[in-house]
Amino acid sequence: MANKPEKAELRDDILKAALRLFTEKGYFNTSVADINRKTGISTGSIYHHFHNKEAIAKALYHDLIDRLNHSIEEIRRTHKTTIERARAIVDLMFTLTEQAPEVMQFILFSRHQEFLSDEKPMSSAAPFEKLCKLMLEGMDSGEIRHMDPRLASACFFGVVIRAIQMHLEGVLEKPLDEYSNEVWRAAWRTIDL
Amino acid sequence: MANKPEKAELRDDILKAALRLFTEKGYFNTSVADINRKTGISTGSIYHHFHNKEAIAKALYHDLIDRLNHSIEEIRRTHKTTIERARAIVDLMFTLTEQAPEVMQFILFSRHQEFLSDEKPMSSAAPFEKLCKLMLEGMDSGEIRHMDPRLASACFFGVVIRAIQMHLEGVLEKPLDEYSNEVWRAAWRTIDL
DNA sequence: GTCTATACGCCGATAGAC
DNA sequence: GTCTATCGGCGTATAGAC
Repeated sequence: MANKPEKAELRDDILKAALRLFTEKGYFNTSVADINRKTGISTGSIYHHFHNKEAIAKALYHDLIDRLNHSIEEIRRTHKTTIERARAIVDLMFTLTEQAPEVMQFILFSRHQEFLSDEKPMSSAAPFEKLCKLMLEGMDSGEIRHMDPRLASACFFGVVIRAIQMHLEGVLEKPLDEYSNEVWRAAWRTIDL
Repeated sequence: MANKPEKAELRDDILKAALRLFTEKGYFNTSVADINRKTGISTGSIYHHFHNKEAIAKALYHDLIDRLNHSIEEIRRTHKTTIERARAIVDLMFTLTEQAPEVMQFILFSRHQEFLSDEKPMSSAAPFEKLCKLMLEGMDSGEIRHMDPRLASACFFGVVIRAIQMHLEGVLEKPLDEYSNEVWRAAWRTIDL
């Protein structure tokens, strides 16, 4: 059995450490020396795997966006009604927040445009486009209220994302699942008929 | 008539320029030299008015938070029911976003904790505490659903803030007022009985 | 591919004349 | 109080041995 994963081991270690540092201290407060200290990988080696510091953040960003994208795709495939899909996406986001808070932190709350040159705002990234489409379909099938799909998306996910943010900031102290039902209910109401 | 405002003219110029630069490029992409270029005020003079670069951001942050705080106070004073207050706050935020987008950008969407040492997360800052209190009162008076007041706040303002964010990012292209009614409606539904 | 050592520019901050 | 000139250090990035 081939041992494929070994190949890019260092690269992954770098990305993993960078993610933690970027979310803990922020991109600009994290030096390549920090990544070196955290991983034990020398700066020279780090720069062998990535052209520069920005490239690390870029790789991270696109990897995580892609993963999120696929998850949404999968939900779309396995759920047929808008209400089921929406509920599944909320569950996904909550679960991800519990299991990998740095991932959500980085995707949702870091200001990518400040350190990634020529990157579009998150709200026009692929996963968000997909979410808008789901909203549009829900309107066409008469499941949700008719409105600008991007506004619908803003309303629905505004609730969810803000709850996640306040949880990560320590303001909503209980485990996230305990808020799940109420958040879901509130979010759905924003787009319900 | 004394000409009081003249006294702190430079200080204000510095703050105004810093606000624009911080929101346009981000705190870390803004050097004191940038502020110098934008204002014509020398670095020496800038450092005469502020101990360091962080102090500029700090002053800015507290000034703007205070202003927001007073506006909310005023709304609380002049409106008696929760629904009126909530509506007035949405209007305030939308108006502010149109008239001074940098202010909202800086208050709502910059990551203060990355450049202000020992600063609490925004969600526990004074204005947000006030908003939670309003929610609590609304529950006591039976105007809105009973739930954790911070969760209520997250739901209601999640909708509003996300709409503002998407507008500032250029995704919701029309003037903000045109979304006002729908956003209000969606936000209120999250906490309505 | 990984390391150590180092170059070098930028930026925050200060000194000191006016 | 405002300016010009300058310093010190940090952090990105490279050179080059292994």
